[in-house]
Amino acid sequence: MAKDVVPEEARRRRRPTRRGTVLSEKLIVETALRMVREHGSAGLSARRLGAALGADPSTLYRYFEGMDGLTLAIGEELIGRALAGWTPTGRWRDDLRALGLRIHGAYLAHPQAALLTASRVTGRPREIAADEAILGILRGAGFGDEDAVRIYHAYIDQSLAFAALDAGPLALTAEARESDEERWESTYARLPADTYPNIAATAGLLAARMPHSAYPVALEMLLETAERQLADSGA
Amino acid sequence: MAKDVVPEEARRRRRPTRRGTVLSEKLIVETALRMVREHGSAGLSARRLGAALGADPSTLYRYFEGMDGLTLAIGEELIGRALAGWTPTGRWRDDLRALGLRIHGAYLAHPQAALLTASRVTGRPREIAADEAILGILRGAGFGDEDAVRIYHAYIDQSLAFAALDAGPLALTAEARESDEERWESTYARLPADTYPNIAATAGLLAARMPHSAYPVALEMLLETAERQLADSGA
DNA sequence: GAGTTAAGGTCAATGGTGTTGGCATAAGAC
DNA sequence: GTCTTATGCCAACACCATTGACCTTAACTC
Repeated sequence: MAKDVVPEEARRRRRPTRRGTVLSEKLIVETALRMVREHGSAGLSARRLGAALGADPSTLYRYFEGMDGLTLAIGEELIGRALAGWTPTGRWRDDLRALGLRIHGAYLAHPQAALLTASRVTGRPREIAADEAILGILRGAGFGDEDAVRIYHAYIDQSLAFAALDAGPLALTAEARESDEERWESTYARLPADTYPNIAATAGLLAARMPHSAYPVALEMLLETAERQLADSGA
Repeated sequence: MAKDVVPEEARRRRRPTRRGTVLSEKLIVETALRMVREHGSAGLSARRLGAALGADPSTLYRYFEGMDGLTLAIGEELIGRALAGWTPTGRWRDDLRALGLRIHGAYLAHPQAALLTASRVTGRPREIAADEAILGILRGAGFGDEDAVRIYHAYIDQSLAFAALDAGPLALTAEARESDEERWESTYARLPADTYPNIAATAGLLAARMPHSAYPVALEMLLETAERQLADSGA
């Protein structure tokens, strides 16, 4: 490795690029996030990011260990955004619903980063804070430790799993995504009723529902069962 | 588009490649699956797949519309493997549980492929067969069309979402996976009880549960709510 | 202020990728 | 045996991430 990445806080010399911009880790991450949002996942490349920053692509390697390191830095930013400004109400079911939708939404806002980071355990402060909060909500609601952990595990993994799943289409090129969505209309809606009676009978409902995320429904079903179990154990 | 993809069933001339192998859609997909398993998802490229088949990379475009088409074919193959040999019992909850675990398991058997295909809609026969079967189970159980579609959507997406999430660590290099697990132990298990009371209080339970998939628990919670809703609507 | 150091830019090159147009040849129809 | 054309191959294009060598100049020292 010819080039070493210097930690952001240790940087001293801020030398402007040829085109005059002064780089920083923050600026690069924000620019990358903007590019991904505006041009899709295919729109993010070292070359394009360099061009957007007015810098040579190789300059990025002074800040991150390859594109993978950059993506992880973006993911770290996502966790922070999911939790930023959230305050609990004290009603556990409402709090878990709101928190779940926040996490899901924050990841979906930047799909390609979601895909890469959803299944990683970062162990970083903000991830820990989220886990502590969720466990606190459940234990505060009256769940025993064993139930709290079981439900916590299903809850957090389901949130991240749906985030990654729903991010998948958004991370595709616009072309591939549209052809996927179109398939519900073009293929499923035209299946013969004699061989596919169940799909044929529900074709309209399927076409209306499938392009949207199932996360809210699945989340509600999980919370419903949890509440039922809490009531049963309390009775 | 200079080259047109010929449907598999319309192929007449089976001309061997320079190295003597006779290509087919089936052979290509199976080879791709094997490559992905052995070398990771990054190890799959048109050139390498061509080399493994003893064929020029461009030949693949006679069989699939680009690498994206090949990815869809791989996804179709996974679904097919999940369904192969499955027979319903007539008890809807048991059937949905068994089917879900089958799908989850089939994807996890090829983690890298799961990551590539979990969020794709292929519209191919075996995917359609799976959807028809699930809708049939729900409607046969007595769910109204609207409920059946709603639950079907949550059920299938939950299964695929957990498959992709759980595949994530398996798809990493052994090195990276171990470092993730180690970080979990070293970080979470040692958090101070005064600042992280909930994590500290449940550290042992967390350590026991987190390394395993939450899918069975989440699946059961979904089925539980579904059964409750069926009972309520019937009453 | 002058001198020194090295951070942090740039440039050029390497080897990878998907994809396509043109071409050749052999499989299968007659 | 002849013809057609499906299906293989080749060469090329435009992109990609990454790296080693080089150069400029900001910032520190005296």
